[in-house]
Amino acid sequence: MDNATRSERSRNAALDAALAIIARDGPGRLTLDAIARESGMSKGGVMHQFRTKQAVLKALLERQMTHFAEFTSRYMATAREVSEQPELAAQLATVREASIQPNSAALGVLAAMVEDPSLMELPRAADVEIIKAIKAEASDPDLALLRWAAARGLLLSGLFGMSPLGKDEHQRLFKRLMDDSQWNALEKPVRQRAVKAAPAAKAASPRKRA
Amino acid sequence: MDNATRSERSRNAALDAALAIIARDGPGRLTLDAIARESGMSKGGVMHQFRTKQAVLKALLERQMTHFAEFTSRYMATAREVSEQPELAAQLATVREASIQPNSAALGVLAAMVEDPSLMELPRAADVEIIKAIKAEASDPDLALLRWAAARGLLLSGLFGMSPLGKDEHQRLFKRLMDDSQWNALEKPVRQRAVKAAPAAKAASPRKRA
DNA sequence: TTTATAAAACCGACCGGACGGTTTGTAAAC
DNA sequence: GTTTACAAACCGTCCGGTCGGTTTTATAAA
Repeated sequence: MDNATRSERSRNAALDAALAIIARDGPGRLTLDAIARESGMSKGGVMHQFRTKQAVLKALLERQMTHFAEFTSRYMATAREVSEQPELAAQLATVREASIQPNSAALGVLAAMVEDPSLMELPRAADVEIIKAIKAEASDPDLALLRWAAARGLLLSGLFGMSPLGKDEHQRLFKRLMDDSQWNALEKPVRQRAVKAAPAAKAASPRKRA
Repeated sequence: MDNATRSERSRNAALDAALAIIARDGPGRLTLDAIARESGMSKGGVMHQFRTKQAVLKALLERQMTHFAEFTSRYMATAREVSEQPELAAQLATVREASIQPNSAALGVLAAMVEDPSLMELPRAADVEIIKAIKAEASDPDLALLRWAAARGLLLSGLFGMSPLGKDEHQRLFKRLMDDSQWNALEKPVRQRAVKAAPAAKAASPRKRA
């Protein structure tokens, strides 16, 4: 087998094992030996691919982030045509995806912050951009942020094993969150914004009061 | 000094130290030795008050929960008069309170799940009751849940050091979240509910499409 | 093709330190 | 004087990281 792909396979095996451990035993049980055991490789092998445990966490974090970033941009392509706020729509869809996946979703984030809170800078920097984009395209930025926050709340509550919501309820809530027409009723535009080309998609903002 | 209060003081000192450690160094750095060092007491003293580390986490979790539960019921007394949904209002206020406090807010929850995810049963059970109450009093239960989820999203994002929102923005979003009149516009009552006394606040549900 | 050499991937024993928990001792409260 | 609160030394284990060695792949001269 090719050398590069051999490394690639090993790295991914280690990261997959890490996710499995976190999901099954909690972030506190994630050790290098456990990764070696779970992935079937030796500890030396793991240490060859990642010089330190923090490097494992960082790689895990980055892999998850690019994975979801890809999902987002893939979704955004279609979202541009159905929603006036494609960035928000794509974000909501991504968060829903992350919250649906069996276990290995945003767990890497959890493990990262446990071991080294400074690693959180990466996802935070990404979030800054996302929020900027969401606010830029919204006629009511605060409402858009609240929808975004609600999605994150559902996701994180689930991650923590704290969600008292059933699967059906979860699904229904996300569906409503993502349905623009449910929210235009209370948009409170602060300023007039330039609309790209399409004047409106399904329902133009009814613009209550003033 | 009285024996009982001496214990009480020690226990609280240990728990305060634990919170400080988690907030400063992350949940992964919470050790019994660290608690002893931070609180100024000896390790033996800590172990006398809590027979095991899990007992520390559990006590921490319970203390935080009762603290917030008290805040909630205190707020609810006033909330009954200003909102048609006092349970939701009180919950939102409590979550805001938790997210505002300097550091040591719901961090105990974080540490607990790291060390022993099964401890999450306690807060989850509490959440079940809260959600039940919120749904029971709402004419549009799903919307109420989404507002609740948004508050939690803001809180947890902040806890994770992931919140890219400024303090002013944070405050503004919570204010809007808690303002009932901002949300009535899109209530979609599934069934008619008995209203206490006031027939409606500012805007009655306009009831979009059927 | 074969052979020689280097480089990369991998293995598993090992080390020092930290961590959870125990034990023994002491002083204050009852 | 018995129980309770605390102190401090101590113990076995686990964990992150190192290290010497082996196998596999890459390169290139013969």
